[in-house]
Amino acid sequence: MTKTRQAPKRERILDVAEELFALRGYDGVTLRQIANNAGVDVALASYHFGKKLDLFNAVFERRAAHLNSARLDALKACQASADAAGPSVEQIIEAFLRPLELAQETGDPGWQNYLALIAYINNSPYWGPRMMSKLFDGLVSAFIAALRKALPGARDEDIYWCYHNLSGALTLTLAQTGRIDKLSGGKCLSADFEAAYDHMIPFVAAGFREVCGRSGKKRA
Amino acid sequence: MTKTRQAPKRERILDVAEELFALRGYDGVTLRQIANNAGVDVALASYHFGKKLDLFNAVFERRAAHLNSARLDALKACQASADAAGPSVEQIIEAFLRPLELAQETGDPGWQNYLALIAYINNSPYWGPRMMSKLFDGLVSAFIAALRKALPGARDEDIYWCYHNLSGALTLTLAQTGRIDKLSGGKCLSADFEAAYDHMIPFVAAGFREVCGRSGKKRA
DNA sequence: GCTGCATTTCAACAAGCGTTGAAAAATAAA
DNA sequence: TTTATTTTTCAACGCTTGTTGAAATGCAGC
Repeated sequence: MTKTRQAPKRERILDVAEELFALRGYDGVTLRQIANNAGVDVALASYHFGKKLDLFNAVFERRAAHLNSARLDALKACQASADAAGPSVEQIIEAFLRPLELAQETGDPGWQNYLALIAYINNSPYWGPRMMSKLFDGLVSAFIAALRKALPGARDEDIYWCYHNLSGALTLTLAQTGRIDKLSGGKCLSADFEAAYDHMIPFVAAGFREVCGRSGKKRA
Repeated sequence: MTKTRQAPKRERILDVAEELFALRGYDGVTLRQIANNAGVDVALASYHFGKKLDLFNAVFERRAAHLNSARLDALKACQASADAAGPSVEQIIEAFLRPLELAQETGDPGWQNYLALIAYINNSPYWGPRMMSKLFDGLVSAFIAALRKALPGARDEDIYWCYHNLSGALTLTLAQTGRIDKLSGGKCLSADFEAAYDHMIPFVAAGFREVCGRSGKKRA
């Protein structure tokens, strides 16, 4: 049996939903807005995805596996090229962040919307507990374990609070609110992810070392 | 003419709106939900505040002045007790954060909801540009200026990116998503603001110094 | 041509939305 | 008490929402 032709309309619905949900949130977008922007009928979203909440979940699932494996691969790569002591804090954070920058720069604007959408749910007291664990708990645990090894003697509690700070800084960057553009008078642009990560990596690494003890010394 | 008695129902509407908007966002809450939880009729919200968006704004304006002056006072206090070089990075960040902790611990649970609501709009690509500047730009500028003095020679661009990281870490804390509770297996609690700020202050200060140059040396 | 199946649209539904004008109740002034 | 004003409720409006069943369309194999 030949694979049924995957209609582009289905993907267009996902693309538009991704974009609008990222901008206005789940409740701020109607199925008709999505259908109109995608140039299809309202009922088509229901036909392909079921309920509105199912469409919301489908948007997440489309890119989740790809993103998680890219970040895990980056972690494994820096672990493979490290000595017995394992990679440094900088290297681990770099592996955590750079795949996001690459995804945002593929030319596919969907990735930017997708990551902004993740920022939306991660910062939401309602959606966070419902979606983030399912999507990212495995990934985060792997990075926490690597950080624990890079910061010998650090208390677990401190590592988790530092990760929380990292997660917050990242989340606001992904949200792309454009606020830093205005605050800085144009010196910083929220669309300039390379600059954002270039500043975030040393910032966060220094924070980890300060809070989790200086034992994890800086290395090249 | 004597001041007309301020009915408690008006305040109850604001309290409930604050709580529900913080949890579900502007579009995730209906005026009827607010009215029901406040034990009043739907039309009463319109009578007191006008449109739904006006109620949303009224929630913000109720506590904005109080919060901003508390944080500005904290900045002035640490500047007054500093030498000619001005307060240290830690002292400035402490002044930026501790008033929030105090507000959250007044026993009035409204403050927690209010700050979670600010986290919601600050992380929103839609609401952020519409509301944050109006509420906080003056305050942020004062703190940026103080940080610039505490970090002589630092590039403005670096200071703004570091502030962006601080703002993100703070925002995720205010959002109270409870995710760190689960991730850490209960070792960290998102309701424990003292622990959050105790970890955030040295974390962020170290990040500022790393990125903005070591010239701003640590002081007691 | 026709047949079967996936895709897409059409049309409509019941429910809920924000909002409003007028009635009712509570409060203050006289 | 009577009057005037503010506060609160009642009842309804026009509109939009998510969802669904049936009809139409497109496309494969025969």
